[in-house]
Amino acid sequence: MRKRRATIEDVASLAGVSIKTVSRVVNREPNVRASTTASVKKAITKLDYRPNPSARNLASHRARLIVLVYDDPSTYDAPSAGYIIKLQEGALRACRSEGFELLIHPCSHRDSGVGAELQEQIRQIRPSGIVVAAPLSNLPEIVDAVKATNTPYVRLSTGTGNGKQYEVATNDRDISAGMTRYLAELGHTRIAFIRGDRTHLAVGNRFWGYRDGLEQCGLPFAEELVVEGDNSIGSGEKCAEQLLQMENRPTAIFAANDDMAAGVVRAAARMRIGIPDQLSVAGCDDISLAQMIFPALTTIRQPLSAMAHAASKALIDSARGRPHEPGLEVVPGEIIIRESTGPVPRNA
Amino acid sequence: MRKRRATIEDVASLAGVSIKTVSRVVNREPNVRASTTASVKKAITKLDYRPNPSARNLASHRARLIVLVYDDPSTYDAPSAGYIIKLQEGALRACRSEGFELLIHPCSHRDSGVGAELQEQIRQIRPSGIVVAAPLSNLPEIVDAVKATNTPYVRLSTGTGNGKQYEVATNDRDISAGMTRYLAELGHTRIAFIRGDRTHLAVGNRFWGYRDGLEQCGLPFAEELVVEGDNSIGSGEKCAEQLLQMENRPTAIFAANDDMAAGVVRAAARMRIGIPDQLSVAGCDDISLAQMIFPALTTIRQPLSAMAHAASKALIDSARGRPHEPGLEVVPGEIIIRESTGPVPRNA
DNA sequence: GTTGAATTTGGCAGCGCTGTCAATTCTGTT
DNA sequence: AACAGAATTGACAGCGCTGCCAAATTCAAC
Repeated sequence: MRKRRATIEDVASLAGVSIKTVSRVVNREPNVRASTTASVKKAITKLDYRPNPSARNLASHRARLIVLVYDDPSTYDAPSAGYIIKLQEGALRACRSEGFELLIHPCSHRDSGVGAELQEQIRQIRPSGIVVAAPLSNLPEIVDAVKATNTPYVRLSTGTGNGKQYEVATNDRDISAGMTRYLAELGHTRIAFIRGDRTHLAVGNRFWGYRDGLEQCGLPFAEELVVEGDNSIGSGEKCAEQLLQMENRPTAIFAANDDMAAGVVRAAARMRIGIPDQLSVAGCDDISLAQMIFPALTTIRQPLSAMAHAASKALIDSARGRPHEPGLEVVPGEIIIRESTGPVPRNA
Repeated sequence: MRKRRATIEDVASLAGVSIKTVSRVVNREPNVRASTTASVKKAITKLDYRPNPSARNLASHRARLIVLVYDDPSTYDAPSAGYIIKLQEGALRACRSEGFELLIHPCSHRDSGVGAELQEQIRQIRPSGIVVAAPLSNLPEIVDAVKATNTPYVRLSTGTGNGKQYEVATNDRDISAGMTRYLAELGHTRIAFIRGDRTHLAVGNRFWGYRDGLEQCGLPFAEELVVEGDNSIGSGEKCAEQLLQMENRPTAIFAANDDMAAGVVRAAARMRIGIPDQLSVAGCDDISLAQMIFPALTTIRQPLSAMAHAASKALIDSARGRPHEPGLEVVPGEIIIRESTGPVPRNA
């Protein structure tokens, strides 16, 4: 019943060429006559031939694999699952279309010795490339371990593209400026900002974008309208209380991430401040919670899938001998307007 | 700098044995003298030898890979990310500890022809085994495609274990009965149930568990206390309204999933019915939202990670020639008591 | 036509390991 | 001590493919 899979030899003899020529066709190598290519392809189709990955890897000394390294969500209370799924989605899309496979590699950077372990495992797998997702992409221990394996890698959202290697990031700063302008266009002049964890680079960039945005609209920057959160819902709630108790309170609050924005929504509900009638709220990240709460959050969608796709594609191209130019590839984010923002209230 | 990786030959000559003996030690095959094993192991350590996976796969005609097939979350509005991450976590744990790799394989069962495509891709990969997660594990198109590849596979939560093959599931029915009993022990006698999508088998089992639980406590089953949802938050909200408008309304509502339970919480808030003072609410699944909403949901945690682990382990064992007994392996769920349940109100 | 270069094809040696089977060494028994 | 049988080890042929290099063919220009 289950007949033996066709091998390269079967194809070669059916097409009347040598196995080497079949190999050339399969690998799209140059210098094969078009007619030859055609007959080989016909034989491949006829026999339903699929190259054996192990044999290719063994002979070519590298596996057609991309490894995606990311912060292990199970080590903390995984609301980041959506983040990871999106990264996986993008990486998988790139891999599948190029005949590569994706190996996922969560790793908990809290453990000591993750670096060594990661290095060891990558050594064993020998992938064609490694995608390192934020926030791991900013941790020296992880990055050094990856570097030590001597495998091509691409870091995502390092926030510090030095231009010496290919990197992928989003335009956090620009798009945050864009969100600020959007709020200003709605008539808001007192736009508050809730900063996040300072060690998180991407989150830091958003603050600069906020300042840029104010400046672009000719709005003054006011120290009093900036408060410091820690990325959590709870901190968003606290920050919001502080801001909303001011006598001349802001009419819009822009939070450096969605969790904190959700906290703002909660605080406003408790204080009976209507959203968006009396207060506009914007977040960043477009986590799934953003559209589940009421009112649904206006936010910035990070192009995670597209970023992971770009990074994986670059690695695959590089494995094929067509490395991408060093430098920062910027994948733009997108402002998602939902229910939590609206025109400035009349009385303000 | 980067010296050639040690091969089995290097180990063999250092240990003074044949490569076959090294192979035996590495693969833990029987009939090797303890002293030989020891010296080979020493050589392996000394040389930091790692078997080349491609070479092993090529020679042994199968890859040390497990494929995890699940419903593609990107096709719908992915709140299921947490579900998938947990499955991945368990499968990964099993694979890593056994020297296998995990390949993830989301597939959108809505597309026509997924079956053929899946089959094709598995054929190419030639994994040692396939774990098929719910709800895909109940779709004939997917299951048939997997079966056609002639690769060992394990289905998760089919709800229909026929005992003819090894399967993994949780004790949905029992644990739902347990939740019902827990509510009864809190003094509730009017416990309502919100059913979910009827085509979802696991969700269906929970209704039977609810009935079992009532019976075990000597509580009557009342048709009027059972309403029909569709697994969504919105439907939970509607069902709750219906239940809470009854003259002799229930004091506890048990929903077949957390989304619907979250809907109940929302409806209760709107109707100014205090939770858990006036109403207890329980859900199923322990989605991340469950602990983010207020009050945090009492729910049933599905042992997703443990189930995926068990399934993967079974496949790995089977690849090693130690197949598990056919039959249903039940991994028990866990009742997580949070804030949304409490004693029956006095006046009720 | 002829020549030299460019293009296209083929031959074949591995890649590092496992499966098969045969050879060797070790048991316990008579 | 001799012998069957079990336990242990080794030899060697691939697994299916790619890399390297040589051979064959085609092409371009004279």
